[in-house]
Amino acid sequence: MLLNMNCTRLLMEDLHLPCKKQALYLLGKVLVRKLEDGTILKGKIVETECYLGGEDKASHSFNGRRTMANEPMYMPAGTIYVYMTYGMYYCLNISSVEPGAAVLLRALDPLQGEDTMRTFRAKKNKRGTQIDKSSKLCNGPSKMCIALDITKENSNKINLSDPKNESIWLEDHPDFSEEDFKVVSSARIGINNAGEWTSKPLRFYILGNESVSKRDKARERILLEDSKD
DNA sequence: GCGGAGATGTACT
DNA sequence: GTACATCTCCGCA
Repeated sequence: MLLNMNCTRLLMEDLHLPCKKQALYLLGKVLVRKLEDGTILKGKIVETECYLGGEDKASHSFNGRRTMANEPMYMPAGTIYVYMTYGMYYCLNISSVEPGAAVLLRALDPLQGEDTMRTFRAKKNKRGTQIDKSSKLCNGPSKMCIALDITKENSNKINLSDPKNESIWLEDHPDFSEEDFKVVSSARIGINNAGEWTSKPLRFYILGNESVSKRDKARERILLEDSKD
């Protein structure tokens, strides 16, 4: 069971990291969402992706592109960048120290408020289908946003470490330390025409966690063989 | 469990 | 007009 007193809110200096380091640092941390009615939703971050900007063709800020829409990628580390994709879904990113770089949160392992997450997910379904398994509530970037009611309107440009913001933040948890899990790195999901950047290992996930959206079994095998000795 | 089709809005060519 | 950092549904195994 998760006890509040064991959790500490992450501060600006905790998130003041370059993109790849931040993506790894965020694994095992807890994303907390407080709704208007006071309901608390929590989930452990189990999957992240880097979007580096500059050279990275898959990034919204490729080649220094800077628009109204991707402005949060250029804001101080820890700023939330929410954008809409496929006309229907939101994805949540967290900016890192380099201007134009951000980490996409791809999946959470639910820790608190599962029933509320189920309600949000069912509401979004055409037929109101209920999701039974908790590992299927947030196993994808847009599923995560639906389950936690994260939208561009309520979360874009908010800094996670800003103490004035009471709706969304990050926490550390002593039970989930980096030594307790192995991290698999693999190619990013849904990237197709980004040249060499299509296959770069810029996605990271916790080995063996059920809420990971897509496993890379070949990479897992290599990791396990390497760590034998 | 897996693969393909379709839904659908926005930003930028 | 086009290209999406996706998800659900449905058919088939």
